[in-house]
Amino acid sequence: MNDELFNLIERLANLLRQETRAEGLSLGLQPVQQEALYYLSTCNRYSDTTLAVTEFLGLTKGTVSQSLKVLESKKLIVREKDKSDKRITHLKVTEVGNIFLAETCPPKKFTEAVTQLSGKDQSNTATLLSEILRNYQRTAGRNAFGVCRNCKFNQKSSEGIVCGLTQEPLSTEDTMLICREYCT
Amino acid sequence: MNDELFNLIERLANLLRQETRAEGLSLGLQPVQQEALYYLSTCNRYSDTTLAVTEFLGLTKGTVSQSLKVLESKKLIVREKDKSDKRITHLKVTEVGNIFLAETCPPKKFTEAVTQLSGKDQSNTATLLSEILRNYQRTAGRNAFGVCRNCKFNQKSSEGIVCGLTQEPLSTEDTMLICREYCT
DNA sequence: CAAATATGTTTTGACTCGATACTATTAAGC
DNA sequence: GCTTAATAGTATCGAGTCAAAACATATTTG
Repeated sequence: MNDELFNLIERLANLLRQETRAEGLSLGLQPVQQEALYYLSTCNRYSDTTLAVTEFLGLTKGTVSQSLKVLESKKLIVREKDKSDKRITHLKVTEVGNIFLAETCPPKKFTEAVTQLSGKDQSNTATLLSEILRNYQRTAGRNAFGVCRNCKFNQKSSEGIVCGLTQEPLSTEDTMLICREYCT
Repeated sequence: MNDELFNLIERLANLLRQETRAEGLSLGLQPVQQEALYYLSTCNRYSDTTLAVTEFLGLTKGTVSQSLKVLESKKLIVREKDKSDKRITHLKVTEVGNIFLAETCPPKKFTEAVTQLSGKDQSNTATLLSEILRNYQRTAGRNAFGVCRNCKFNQKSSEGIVCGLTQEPLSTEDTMLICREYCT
């Protein structure tokens, strides 16, 4: 059974990679670069740095730095220096980047394949895979990278929503993004 | 929902790739080489060729040829010329190769993460992912690569099991392996 | 038997990746 | 405060991936 699940995930990932490669051809984007771009479009302001991308993709920071340089040179992201900590640069997806993502991510044929399942089956699959991912990340000693809204540090008070880690106020849109500090 | 499933599969695959990379370090094996080796250990005699691996991994045959050369140089596979068609070489996993696979594939932490789910949840996940994979392969115009036993060409008669495509007799062990000609 | 097709290898160039070394900034220890 | 350690990030290098194209054999088709 482990073998079967392992096999299925690997094969789906291979197909996704193949389609991603084809879709990125127009801009000369490699699969890993598209993954980084996609991540940056879904994460919050605590998680849009080189190191967060590194952690998310499970690569080394030198490697990721290179991929980000390519994304920047193609005007798909821009760098913004952090106000309070001069070591940190935030990576923001540009309009061009978002347009590209909307057209290619997730890949069309994948979406088509998934929508052939019933809505219930789709959400069941997501729930089950989430649990495996969560277990796996815990076992491997990695950050969970979950949606802010579901984090244990997310505090709702009468004055609005606050992050318990940074004590900063959060907007409703903020809480729908992925955070690297996510904790259950 | 598509986005979520896409995300989950990518992230699981990234973690798997990372662990695979670590496990292959002892032999100096790259993730893609381990994938090829694993595939060869699970496929039948119609599907143990360079082209079948190519199709399975979704790469080009030149690329795959390189990876197989490495596996051969490390004595993990051996080449056997086909008797009837001299263009074809069959790739057999050696004893050493099988020992390596038993220790590393699927990766330990992944197995650990999966076994935290109930048996029923595990088999449900497998069923759902199989369906997505099958849909995806059809949409992308790829071979399904299923287990021989479940293939529509698999014919059970009084004299034993026969492959309807090649008209060759199959053993019970044969029918449990993966075939590139699999068809539902 | 010639032309087309199929299996597989080799080569080339662009790119990935980990490792290492490096810079700059911030935090910690005394 | 001042030194040391830790953190965020970049640059370089060598091994390896990958697609594309050219090539060599062997088989099938007409």
